[in-house]
Amino acid sequence: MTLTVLLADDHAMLRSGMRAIFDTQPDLRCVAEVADGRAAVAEVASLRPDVAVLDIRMPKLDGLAATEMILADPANRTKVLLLTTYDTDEYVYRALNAGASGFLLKSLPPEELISAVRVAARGDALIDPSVTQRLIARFAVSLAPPPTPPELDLLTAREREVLQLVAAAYSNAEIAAQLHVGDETVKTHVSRVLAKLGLRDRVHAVAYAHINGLVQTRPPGVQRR
Amino acid sequence: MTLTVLLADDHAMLRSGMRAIFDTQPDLRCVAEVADGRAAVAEVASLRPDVAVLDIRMPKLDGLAATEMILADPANRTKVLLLTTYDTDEYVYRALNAGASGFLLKSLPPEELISAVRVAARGDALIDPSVTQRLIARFAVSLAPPPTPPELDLLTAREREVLQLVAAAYSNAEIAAQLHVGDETVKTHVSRVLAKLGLRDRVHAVAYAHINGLVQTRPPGVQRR
DNA sequence: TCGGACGTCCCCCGCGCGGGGGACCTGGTT
DNA sequence: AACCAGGTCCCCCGCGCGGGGGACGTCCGA
Repeated sequence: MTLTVLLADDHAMLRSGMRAIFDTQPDLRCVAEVADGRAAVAEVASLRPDVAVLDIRMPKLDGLAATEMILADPANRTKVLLLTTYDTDEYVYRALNAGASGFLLKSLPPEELISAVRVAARGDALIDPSVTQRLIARFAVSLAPPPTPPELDLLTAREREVLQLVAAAYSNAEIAAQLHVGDETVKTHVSRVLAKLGLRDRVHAVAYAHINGLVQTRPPGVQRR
Repeated sequence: MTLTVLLADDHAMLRSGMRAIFDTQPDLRCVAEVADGRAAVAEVASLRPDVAVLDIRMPKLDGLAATEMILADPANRTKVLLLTTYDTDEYVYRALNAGASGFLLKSLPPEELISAVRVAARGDALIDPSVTQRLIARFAVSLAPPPTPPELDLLTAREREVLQLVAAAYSNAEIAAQLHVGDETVKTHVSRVLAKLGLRDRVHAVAYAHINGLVQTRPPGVQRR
């Protein structure tokens, strides 16, 4: 089964270079070459290639915008590989957000370009190693627990526990039930928490807890598709 | 300049296989083979190899924990490549969080393993394409605006406005002052909001608003949890 | 023209909440 | 032995809050 590819780059020289690379592979067929983003979007819509290789810098519509347009249309099954000369961070984030299947530098060896196309075609994705490194760093901080405010150390373990439950919008009575203690006890804990953290009431406590990441506002969980 | 590599896997067969692969490269030298994570951490600390290739499943200390220990020590300059048979999502996130330079499947072709070691050694990173795909999806959602729950459409513009302020932990009186209306009016709005959203009290409303991203708990741009 | 949605304001009532006290016991430190 | 931090429980008091009503105006669409 042969894979169809669309090439989009405003430099004719680079296009023919890539085409030459693909031509060495019997199962890859370059079905179109275009010189700007708008043409790329149009050709993808009509030709439905398996993979579109887009340069980021292009006239009329840049590669990122073209990617977004292509992937926004559910009728398109085309995977998008983005090529760029410079690995500016902003590009990467926008590309990944749009759902690109690859973000590669033009310094990529020819054989890796070929394998990239195959990877994209089968639904996987790949990112240039130099970019991946920064992406991981970025991803890590995005997953890192938010800096814990120092005043939180003032709380005892029990008080933190109660704060968690307050933040989950439980009433004093509900907290008492969960902790198997009297509700007067819970009131004491809550009062201490409010005093120590300088909060006015439990409403402030809820906001405080969410802002400071004491509760999983949104499960960093895994939604696989 | 030759690169030194440490291999950690509890299967001797796999270790010798990898060693054979590295031996084909004159500039790669496998300086140690260990069978468990604890040994890996110790050997990395003493031998300071350029790259450590760790299996995730290992006795005593698994690859993830070992990675965290190795990378937590600033004295180590060793890069870590993680190998796994199955690409379970949880592993990936934890690995990236720890700062691993690579997350690869054991099905990786030998020549790519070699190139992965070189990539890691020069400070870049790479992730198996099948994992990258999900990572991108995950990354995209982490940047995407949280989905707005449908029941929120029941609220009028004014009610949403009041909800925002409630979520910011303002009292009814404070909200009234900000909106230049009477506090009885605010009470009406709050009551309607609670009724429409099925919330018990303003405490629940605060939690609801934060969970559903109605307030910028933390700037979604650059560092979100 | 009439209704309905919306925003504004008002009353009463019950209750959960938070602050102010104090009390007792445990475990660990001095 | 004395001490203290932490956890538990109890009292009273004031108040903000939320539900139950209702009222009046504007604006818009049927």
